[in-house]
Amino acid sequence: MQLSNTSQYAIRILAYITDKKDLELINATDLAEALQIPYKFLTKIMAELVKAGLVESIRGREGGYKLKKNASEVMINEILELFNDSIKDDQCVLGIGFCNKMCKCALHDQWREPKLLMQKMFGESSLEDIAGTGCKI
Amino acid sequence: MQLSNTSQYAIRILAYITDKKDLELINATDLAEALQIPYKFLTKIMAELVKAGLVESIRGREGGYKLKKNASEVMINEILELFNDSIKDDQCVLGIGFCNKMCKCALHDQWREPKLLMQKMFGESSLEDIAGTGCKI
DNA sequence: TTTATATTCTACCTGTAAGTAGTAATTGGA
DNA sequence: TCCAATTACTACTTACAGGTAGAATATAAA
Repeated sequence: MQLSNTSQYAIRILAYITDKKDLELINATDLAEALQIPYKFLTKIMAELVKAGLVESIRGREGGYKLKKNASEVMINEILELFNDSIKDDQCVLGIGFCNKMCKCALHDQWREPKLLMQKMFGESSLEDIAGTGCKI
Repeated sequence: MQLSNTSQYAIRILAYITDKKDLELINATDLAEALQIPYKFLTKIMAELVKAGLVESIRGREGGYKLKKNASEVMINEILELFNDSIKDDQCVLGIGFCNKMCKCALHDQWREPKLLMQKMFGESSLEDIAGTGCKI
C-alpha cells in the first residue's frame, strides 16, 4: 500500500526543482546529495523525466536540469502515470483484476472513499502546490 | 498503491471459509478452485495462516481447513500484519522512511485522511463483516 | 495393512523493481 | 585544442514477491 520508490523519488525530485526555480539549472550531483537518492539511480530517473518531456536537460559542462513545463500545470498524477503507479478507477483493494460493478469484492464499497481521496490528491495537486511545503527529502 | 497479492489472497480465502462455515472442513483443492488461486501457492499461504493461529488444519484423508478463531474477532488488519502489509501510523505517501512530524513530506497532510480511512477500514472490519458481501473471488 | 487423499516441508524457478558500473557523447572554458 | 564537467546509454547485479515441483508426513476408509 505504497507508491514505488521510483515514483516517490520522481515526485520529490520535481518538487525540489520547482522549489529552486530561481536557479537556472540543477545538476544530478546536487540533486542526489540534497534528496539523498543514489546518484546512478537518480540519473536513470532523470533520463525518463526528460524523455517524458517534464524536464529539460543541458549536457556538458555547466549543464544540468530544469523544468520544461509550468509547475502549476504538472499534476502529481502525470508523474505517477509515467511509472505505472497512478490509481485506476477499476482498481480495487482486493481486486487482482477481478473487481467490477457486477462482481464486487468484499471491501469494494469501503474502498471507494479512500480511493477517491487519493485520486483527488494526485489529480488536483500540482508541483507548484506541493513545492513549498514541508521538508525537501 | 495496492495490497500484495498474498494479502489479497489471504483475505479472500478467510472470507470464503467464514462464509462456508456450515461445512466442517474445506480442503485446498476446493479453495484453489473456488477462488482461482494457484493450488501450490494457496497451500503455502494456508500454512502461514495455520502457523499464525488463524486457521486450523486437519491432515490426511477427509482433512482440510477451518477457522480457528471466531470470525467476528478477526480483523482484516490482523491478516495484513502477517504479511507486513498493514498501514503503519508513521508510513507516508512520499516517506521511504523519512517522514515524521518534524520533517513532513510534501503530501503529508493530504495523505492523512485517506490513510485514516484505510486504517479504519482494515482495523474495524472483521471477517464476519465482509464474509457475506459481494462476489467470492 | 494398504491405498487414496490430505496437509507440510524444502527447494527451486521466474519476473520485476531497485540499484550499480562503465563508457560514450556533449559542451563550456582555460 | 584539450580538459573537466556534465548527461545519456547499455548492461549488469541484487533483492524480493510470486509461483512451481516434488517428496515427506498424516490419516480415514476399504
